Amino acid sequence: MAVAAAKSSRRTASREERRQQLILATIKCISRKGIGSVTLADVAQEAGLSQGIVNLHFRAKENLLNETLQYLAEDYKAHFYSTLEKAGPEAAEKLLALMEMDLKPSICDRQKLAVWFAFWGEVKSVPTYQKICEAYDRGYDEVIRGLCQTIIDEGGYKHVNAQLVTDALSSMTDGLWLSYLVSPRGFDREEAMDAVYSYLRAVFPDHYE
Amino acid sequence: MAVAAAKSSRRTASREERRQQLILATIKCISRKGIGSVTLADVAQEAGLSQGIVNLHFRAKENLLNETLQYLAEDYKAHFYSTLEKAGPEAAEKLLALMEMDLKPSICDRQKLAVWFAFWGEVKSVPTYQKICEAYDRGYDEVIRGLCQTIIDEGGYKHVNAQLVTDALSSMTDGLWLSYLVSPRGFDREEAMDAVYSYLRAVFPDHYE
Amino acid sequence: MAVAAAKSSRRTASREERRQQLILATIKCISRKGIGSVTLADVAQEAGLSQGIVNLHFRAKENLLNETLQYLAEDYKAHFYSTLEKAGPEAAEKLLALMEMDLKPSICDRQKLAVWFAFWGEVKSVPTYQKICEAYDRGYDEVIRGLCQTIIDEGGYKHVNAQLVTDALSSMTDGLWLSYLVSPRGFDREEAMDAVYSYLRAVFPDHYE
Amino acid sequence: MAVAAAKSSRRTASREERRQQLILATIKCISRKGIGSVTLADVAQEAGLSQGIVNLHFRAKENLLNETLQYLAEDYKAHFYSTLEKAGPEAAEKLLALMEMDLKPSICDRQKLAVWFAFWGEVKSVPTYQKICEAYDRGYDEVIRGLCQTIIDEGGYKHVNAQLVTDALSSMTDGLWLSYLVSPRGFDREEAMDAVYSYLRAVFPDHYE
DNA sequence: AATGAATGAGCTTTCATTCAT
DNA sequence: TATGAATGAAAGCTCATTCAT
Repeated sequence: MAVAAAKSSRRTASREERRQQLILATIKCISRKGIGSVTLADVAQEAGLSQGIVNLHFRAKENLLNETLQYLAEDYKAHFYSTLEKAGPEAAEKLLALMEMDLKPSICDRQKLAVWFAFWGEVKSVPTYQKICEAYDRGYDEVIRGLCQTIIDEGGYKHVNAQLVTDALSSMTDGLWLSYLVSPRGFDREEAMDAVYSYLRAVFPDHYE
Repeated sequence: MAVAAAKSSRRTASREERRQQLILATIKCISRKGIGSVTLADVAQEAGLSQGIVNLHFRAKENLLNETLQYLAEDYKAHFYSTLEKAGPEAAEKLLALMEMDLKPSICDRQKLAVWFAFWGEVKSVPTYQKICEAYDRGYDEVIRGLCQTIIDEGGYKHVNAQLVTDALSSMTDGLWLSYLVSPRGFDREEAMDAVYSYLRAVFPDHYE
Repeated sequence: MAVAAAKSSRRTASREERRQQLILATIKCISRKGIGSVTLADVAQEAGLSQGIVNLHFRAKENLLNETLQYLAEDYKAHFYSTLEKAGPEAAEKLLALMEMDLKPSICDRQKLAVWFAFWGEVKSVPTYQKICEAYDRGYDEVIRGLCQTIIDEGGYKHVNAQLVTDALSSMTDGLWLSYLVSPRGFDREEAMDAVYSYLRAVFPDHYE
Repeated sequence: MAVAAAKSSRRTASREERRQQLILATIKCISRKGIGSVTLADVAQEAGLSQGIVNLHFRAKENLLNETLQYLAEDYKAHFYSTLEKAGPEAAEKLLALMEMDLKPSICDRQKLAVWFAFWGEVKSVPTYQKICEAYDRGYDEVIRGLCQTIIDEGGYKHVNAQLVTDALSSMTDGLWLSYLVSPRGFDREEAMDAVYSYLRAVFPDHYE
């Protein structure tokens, strides 16, 4: 019965499910072989489906890759806003939660990071990738700047510039991801978080004692 | 004999020049077309030479790419140590100079960055790239941690951890590079430097007033 | 029983209708995309039906194409014999009517011609097409030769050879079709008919004054 | 030595020779398999060369086909004007020579005809083919009309229209080609020529007694 | 050392056909 | 009877690599 159900579900999989299944397979494959070396055959095999399946659902490899990046971006976005909501009411708490999120295994996972960097590696030569990345980035920047501004206003940090802190924090997590990617052995999640924390404490001493 | 020697040395020199010429062409091509799309024909054309030239000098594409990454790394290293030497005697000055270097046009150049990110994008799937990147990174880390430690010791920043500041600073420049790559319009070299500076000031207030 | 019979007959009728619907769609598609480029998906879409429909009704693409050629041939045959019957009793009248028919819009229609030529273009490499074309051609040849012979006998054109006139007339319409296909702008139905008429007049001066 | 020479010539074949070699192979393949079924592998094999050779010399299959049609057209043109020149000085002689040429084995060869019809079969769906065919046709039309006009003027055929005779003659050879293609067994070169001749005699009785 | 024509493996893509529903 | 998702063979094309010159 279970087999029959599995079979049935495999055959009846809705268009959207198939697409997601293929996107997930693509992520695995990019992380394993690199974005320049993944073939549609790799993706199909990873998904346990046939050669022609990707072109059936995405019409071209290009679309599969675009949608894979889109998917990653949406996935990050979902984590971001979920974290923002769940975190306790203070701006300082929210900001810290977001920074912590960036370094938690669900986001700071070497497979996912490899895929992000694979796309970033093509940002200059593939305008679509740039557009997608840029669009999302802008959103986070605003949110974080807003939180920083609130902390500054509330805490009376007159000489702190919200934009600069935002730049520093955002770039710091990106850079920590790179160091994890390049030196996974040398990377220590706690240490990374401490680096961020030490910065927050230095800038907003009253809020991150 | 003298003639033979001259000839021989000229040949050797020429050989090295050709290799560098091809590596420079490769950098241009990667930046323009992406690492997954560059062909040896692209590189040969960019260098104004013939089809078979790369295989003649590098035996295989793989070697050309490895040596291109090597070249980038050496180039950065040269800038790094030259900056270190030229900067005024104090550790704080040297540290600042290194941070500034990372954001100067000679390093923080969108073409070069595109190539760096292209290689980083394959770090997980191409072990050679990882090894090359990791080896160099370790060196800079030590130097920067050394400078930070000196500042801490000299300035009596008892509660500052040199490793964490190093992590924060290193990752910050990497992240700022990414933001330049992704949003060249939104990037402001001054602002980026200010972000780094604001961090230094927060951590080492007496040294970066 | 009556219901079952009705149902059954309706089903049979429906089956035949579907096949014709698909054949008509095929003709449109061949004329638009060329016989080498039509896909079963094109045909199905043109017919407003689903992907698998052609294989359901024709078992294979090959059969659809064969039956499409068959259909064209039958269509021409129907026009031919209908024209033959309707034309006034004299052989000369009948012959003229047949020649005129070949140049009337119902036959000399660029869409239909494109399909005819598409099949003729494959006659040498697809034996089935040759057989179908050859079989029909023979029939018309006989009819026309018969009409010519009658005119010759009745008119005392002792030196005229019926077979040669038949060859000339038959080939002339085929050639005029080609010129319409290749140069639709330069083609003039009246002029084409005049060319045929001028020949008839030259050969049978007493019958086509 | 002969082998070495052959080898050498095979390897040194100029660009133009290779292209022609491939075009000739294409003609053979189209005639054998049909234009919709020829693959680049077929052509390469027929030429005794490797898979990638066509794309190396023509960049795309489309170009190979266009140039093949071009080649056929040039070949016909060469025969046409050579025949025109060689034929005796009178217009009537020239006209007859051109008609005979169309039915001689060098032109009216089933392999070549199959290829011509293959292209004509795609004329409506491939604009390039139409343009090439149309351009050449116009030229022949003018020449033949000129000859007819000369005959008319010289012979005092006051009631004969040069354009109509041109239309009739041109279309007749096209049509005869088709009948050869479709019914090679039933085709008789002499009979075909007689059909044309009977027409010329009927229209210009004093010139083709 | 340098060229560039040639190769052929491997890729993306297309599409006739199958099959569960 | 009809659907349309899925298959997989076969096609066109790309490109690293080879090699005679």
